Amino acid sequence: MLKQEKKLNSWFVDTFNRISKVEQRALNEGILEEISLNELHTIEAIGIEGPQTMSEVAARLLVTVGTLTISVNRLVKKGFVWRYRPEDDRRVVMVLLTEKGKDAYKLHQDFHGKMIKSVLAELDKNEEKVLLHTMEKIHDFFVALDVSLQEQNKEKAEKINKEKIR
Amino acid sequence: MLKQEKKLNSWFVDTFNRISKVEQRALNEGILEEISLNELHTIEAIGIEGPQTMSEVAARLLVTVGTLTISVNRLVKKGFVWRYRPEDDRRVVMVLLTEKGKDAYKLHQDFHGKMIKSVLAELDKNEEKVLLHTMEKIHDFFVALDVSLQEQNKEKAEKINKEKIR
DNA sequence: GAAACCTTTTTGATTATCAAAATAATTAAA
DNA sequence: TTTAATTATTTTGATAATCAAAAAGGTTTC
Repeated sequence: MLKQEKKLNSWFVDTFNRISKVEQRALNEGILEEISLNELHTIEAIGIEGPQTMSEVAARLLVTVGTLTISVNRLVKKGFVWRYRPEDDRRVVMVLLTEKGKDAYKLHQDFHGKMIKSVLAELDKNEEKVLLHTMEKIHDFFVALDVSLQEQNKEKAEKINKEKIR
Repeated sequence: MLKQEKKLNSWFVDTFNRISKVEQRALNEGILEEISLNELHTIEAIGIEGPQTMSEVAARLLVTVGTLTISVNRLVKKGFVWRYRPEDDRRVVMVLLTEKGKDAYKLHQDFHGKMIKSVLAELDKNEEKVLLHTMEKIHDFFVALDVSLQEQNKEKAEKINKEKIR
C-alpha cells in the first residue's frame, strides 16, 4: 500500500470501529437503555413498513435464521416485537414492531439522522458530492465482493461434501 | 432526513453490516482459516512495529484489557503472538507477533490494500483528493463524538455511584 | 398418502464482551 | 523501611451473538 492508501485504510478501520462504539454508548438513554445495539439493529431490520418473515429479516441482517430466532425471542419478551404465524401459510413466522418497538426505531432513526447531518455539516458542497459518490461505490463494491465470496465458499463447501461422500 | 441523507445513511448501514461479513468470508483460506475475524483484528492492532503493552492494544481496539487477555491467550496458544513481562517494569505485559503472526498480518494488510485500491480505482484524481480530506474529517468527527459520549457516560455512572453511597 | 420440500426453532458449542474482584509489581509516604 | 496508594494485568461470573446441524411443524407434489 502507498502512504496515502495506508492513511485512508486506517481512517476507514478506525472510523468503522468507532461508529459501533458510538452507537453503543449513545444507547444509554430512555427506552434504549434496555436493549443492546444488536437488538436495536434487529428492530431496524424489521422496520415499520409492516410484517416481515423471519427469513427476510435474517437476510437483511446477514445472519442465519437461527441466530435471529434468539434475538427475536428476547425482543418479544421485552415487548418490542410481535410474532405470529399467518393462517394462509403456517410454515412462516411474521414479525412486526409493537408501539414500543416503533418508538425505539424512531429514536434510532433520529440518532442516525443527526449523525449524518453532523457529518455533512463538516463538508462543503463539493465534498458532499464526492462523499455520496464514493459511498455508493464502496457500498456496491462490498455487495459484489460479498456475493462472490459467498459463492466461492459455497462451492468449496460442496467440494468438501462430495469428498466426504466418496 | 432528506432523501440524500437517507441514501447516505442506508449505504453506511448496509456497508457496515457487510464489511465484517466480507472479511469473515475472506478468512476462509490458508493460515487465516484457523483464526476468527476478531483475532485477526487483534493481530492487526498489535502490529509489526515491535512490542506493545496490553493496555495500548486494548485502547486501539476499544475493548477492556480483560477482553484482550482472553483473545491473546488463544493467539498465544495458536502461535500467532508472544507474550512476556519486561525486566525493568514487571507490572506490564508486552505482546508481539511471531513470524506466523506477521504472516497473518501481512495477508490481512494485502486484503485491505486490495479493498482500498478497488475503491480508489473508481475515482478520478480530484475525487481521490477530496475523499482523503473528507475521510480525515469524518474520522476526527467520530473520534470526538466517541470521546464526548464516553465522558458523558462516565459522569452518569459516577452520579449513580454517589447516589448509591448516600 | 408418502415423499420431497420449505420455514423456523432447538441444540450444542464457541467466541466476544463487560464489570468487578483478585493478583502482582512499583512508587510514594510516613 | 514497612505501609499505603497506585498501576497493570488476569481471573471470575455472567450475558449476548453466532453458526451448523438436527428436529419439528407445515405444504406441495406425485
